[in-house]
Amino acid sequence: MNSIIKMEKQLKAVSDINRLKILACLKQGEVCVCDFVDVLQVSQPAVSQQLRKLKEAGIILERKKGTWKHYRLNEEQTTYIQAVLDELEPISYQHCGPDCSSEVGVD
Amino acid sequence: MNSIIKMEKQLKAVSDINRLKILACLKQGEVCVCDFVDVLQVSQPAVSQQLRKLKEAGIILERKKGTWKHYRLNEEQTTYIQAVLDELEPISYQHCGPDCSSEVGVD
DNA sequence: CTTCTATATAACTATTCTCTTATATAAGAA
DNA sequence: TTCTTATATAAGAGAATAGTTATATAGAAG
Repeated sequence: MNSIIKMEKQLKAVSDINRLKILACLKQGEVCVCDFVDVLQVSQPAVSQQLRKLKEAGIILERKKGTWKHYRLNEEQTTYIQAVLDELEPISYQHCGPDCSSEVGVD
Repeated sequence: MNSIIKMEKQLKAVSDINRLKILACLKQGEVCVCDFVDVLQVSQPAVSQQLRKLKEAGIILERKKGTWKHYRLNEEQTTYIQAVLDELEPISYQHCGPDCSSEVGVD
């Protein structure tokens, strides 16, 4: 009943090529906003808006670190979103800078 | 590479409440177009257009039977679309008429 | 043939989406 | 404080979406 509404929201969240790429990056671990700008080749506000959609759908989580914000995959996913994540090929990326880097990325 | 494009297309196809309801109906078996009009409470052309999207994404198949057209789930699904189907609660519906009924539906 | 009936397509409209640029916010550095 | 940096929000433009009504197509029936 309500769950079909939630499904629609979550599926909408992952039915965009740029958001799929964001998720593909996040398979490697935490990523900060600035890194996505390079990967997606869109403006920083565009990235922020995409991240918000994924966050509101409960698919990703954020962590503040000074001025930076790091995003990561939610460990708890619905089975169908997890299936999408499993299907995605990870995307490697360059860190925007040494200050930004926290955990993982391209070595 | 190309597969992320296919993912986007398939996910877009299932990220609409009415198309999710169509799939929920199809879990019971073949359904003809006229039945969906009742279930979804939209016009017949609207149903046709939704069905076309699902068909073009390879999620459903059609079978002609006289003037009627019966739609059913494709037996071969990508894992993530199958996960969506598994999560959907089946929706029961009334047959539009005796001529239309072929296999299943509400008894 | 003509006339129904089931479905598809065309054309149009309103809404939603996703980008852009400009601006706001928040935190660190000088 | 002021300046810079990273991110978020606001506002607007253009494209895509999903509905509508009108019309076309195709098969069944008379």
